[in-house]
Amino acid sequence: MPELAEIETLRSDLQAEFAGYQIDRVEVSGRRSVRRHPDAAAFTRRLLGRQVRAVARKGKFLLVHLDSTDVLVAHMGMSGQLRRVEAGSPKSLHTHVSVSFAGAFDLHFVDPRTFGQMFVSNADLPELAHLGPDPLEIDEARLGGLVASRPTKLKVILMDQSIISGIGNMYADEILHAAQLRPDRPGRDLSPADISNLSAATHRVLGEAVARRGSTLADRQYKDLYGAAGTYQELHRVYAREGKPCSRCGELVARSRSNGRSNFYCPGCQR
DNA sequence: CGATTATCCTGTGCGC
DNA sequence: TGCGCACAGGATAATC
Repeated sequence: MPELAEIETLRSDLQAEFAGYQIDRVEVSGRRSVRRHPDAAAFTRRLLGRQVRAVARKGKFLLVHLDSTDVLVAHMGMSGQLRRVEAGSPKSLHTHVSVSFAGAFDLHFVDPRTFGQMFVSNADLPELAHLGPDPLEIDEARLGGLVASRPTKLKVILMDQSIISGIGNMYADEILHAAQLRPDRPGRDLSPADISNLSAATHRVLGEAVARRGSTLADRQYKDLYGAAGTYQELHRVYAREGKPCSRCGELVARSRSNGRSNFYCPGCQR
């Protein structure tokens, strides 16, 4: 699933491919992918003729800053993919938005399950105001402040985008394993040493995942701008590894369920 | 407040 | 071989 590492990979490639180029054509199929707007025309109108200044990221949201005061915002949801394709390429199945750049490639937004979306907002981005800080941009003390006061389970805290933004189910499980902390540990039970481990694990796991251009699972739902897979899944220790031996202690990886989500963890070395 | 559940959606993979 | 269904989970709303 596209989480922080996958979105960051898209961000850097989008920046390299499209910064400085002007949007000269926008095609929207259906309304659902641009559902924040009253209709597709309201979305398209604010993009046509605009030049891309820079591409940023906030949590799992991509922010394409334009030469107006507007920002094109994209969220991949569960199954969204962005693809750089040759100009004028036909839209494959589930391609909901196509953006053409003058004298350059087209950008296709493909999203079978339609949980993703695109919209244009102003520079203040009120739609994203609820998001917490990026986990890569906060230090141990700041993370401790966000976690240590809460009675909530660690897994829930890590995945709550209003507390920290960018971590989903997959990286939450990997981070907690790296920190040797159980997903159901209440945040306020953590010792200073636990907080230290959690902070280090967060930076290590997400940093390495970005370096490896994200995780592409068996379902192939994530591919990068060029259709290539990431490789961080090769380093997964627990996610989708139920019943396999833990790489740290040899105990079998367990799976529990809460909030309608799977939790993969090692009962042997996560406390 | 926190915890839990339902909703949206389609492709996949399992059991029978 | 084919059918039906559970599952995958990001964000949000509703309910307890």
